Amino acid sequence: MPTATRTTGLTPERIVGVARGLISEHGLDWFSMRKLAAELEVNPMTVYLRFESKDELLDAVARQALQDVRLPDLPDGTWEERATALCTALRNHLLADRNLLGLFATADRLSGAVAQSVEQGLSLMEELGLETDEAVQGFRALFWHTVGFTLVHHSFDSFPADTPGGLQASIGAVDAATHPAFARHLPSFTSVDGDALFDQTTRLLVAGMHRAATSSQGAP
Amino acid sequence: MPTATRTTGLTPERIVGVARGLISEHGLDWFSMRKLAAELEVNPMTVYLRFESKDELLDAVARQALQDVRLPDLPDGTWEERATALCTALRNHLLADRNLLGLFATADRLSGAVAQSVEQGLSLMEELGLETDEAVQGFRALFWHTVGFTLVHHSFDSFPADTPGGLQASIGAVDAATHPAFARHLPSFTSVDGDALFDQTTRLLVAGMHRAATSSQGAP
DNA sequence: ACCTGAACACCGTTCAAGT
DNA sequence: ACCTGAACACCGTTCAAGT
Repeated sequence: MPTATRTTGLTPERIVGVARGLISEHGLDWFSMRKLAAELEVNPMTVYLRFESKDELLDAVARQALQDVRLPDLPDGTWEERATALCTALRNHLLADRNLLGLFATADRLSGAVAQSVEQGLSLMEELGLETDEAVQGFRALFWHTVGFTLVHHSFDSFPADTPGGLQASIGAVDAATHPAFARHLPSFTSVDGDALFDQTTRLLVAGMHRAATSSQGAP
Repeated sequence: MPTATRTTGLTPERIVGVARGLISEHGLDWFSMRKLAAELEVNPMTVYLRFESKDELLDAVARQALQDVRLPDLPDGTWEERATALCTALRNHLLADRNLLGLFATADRLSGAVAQSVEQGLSLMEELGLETDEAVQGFRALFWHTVGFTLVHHSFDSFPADTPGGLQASIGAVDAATHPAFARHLPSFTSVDGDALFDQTTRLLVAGMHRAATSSQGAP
């Protein structure tokens, strides 16, 4: 909470910006308060005059990163195409800051930050004729679906299938007696294409949303 | 990679089990190799005879935790109800181990582990008449939707709305000129009910999946 | 062959002291 | 009022030494 700047010109904004740059470049694990202070050419303890703890600083970094997300305008197309495009654009921006992504799972109060995706998402919900509470719920479904899938994204990279004897070796023996469907489909458990899986899942969610909204209004 | 056990009876399984217990009880941040060694009543360095690094150990802990997930049998009901129930059951088990959840985003090769959810999920996909590759894709959509949403779950707890002047204060001013829809719906941005949001989003995804599968077959 | 103790190069944070 | 240096209580990991 404290604020001060006399000789160093060390504003909270500059600290957050430099911290964000270091994390983007080197990763969250690499980052430390001491390395940040070195980059700022300041005593490690001086940072504590602006932020009470490392957690508070990382929180500010996460908030700033989400704040800065800017999305392209939505393309023309059907409602479902535009809703899918919104999720994809948001995801691409989150992945661009992938080293910061780990913060999003723990950061407090980030939800309000992404004003532009909120705006585009709510406009889409209004098109469906949703009441205000339902519009916000619908937007949140799309938003958190996207953030969750993005968080999980790099689990896909290391899925086996390449390594010799890979898949069976890493899944282990599947007992056809207790898990018949699993055994039947085992050969289809190839490596995961994270982009394709996100796209497919988003389309299904969007389709379900579109249908729920339009069918409840009924055709006159 | 090394393995050994002479005087200490220190099997890799016991190490993983104790580590998992400590993380479940005290959280991932609290956990350290030295505290683990103390709990095992062994020299800190002895653990390194079984696991090459802390990362390798945490990977084994995450894999064991997912391996041990056991789901209740699916209830009777429509296809959509049962598919939703599968996602909810998986999520409840993941949340029960919430302190381990942070590992799931980074753990390698965890996908194959949850044999029972795979079995139930694939059976559901077969009911829709999906080909084998599509069945696996469909299951993966549900599975990773659930993991992603669960990872993001505790972001919801700290959403403002309670604090005096809370919502507006933490979202900041919304410019009605540039963000008209946002401004219009601002009062609806109350705190997030994570359980309800997950349930609603899952139902929409499941509905979209059901419809995509059944409509592509056409009605004769 | 199996285990340990001391040591290295780090952390986040506190607090008395400087200017 | 603003900043710092030394210190505290930790980390993960290496490696020579013990039995």
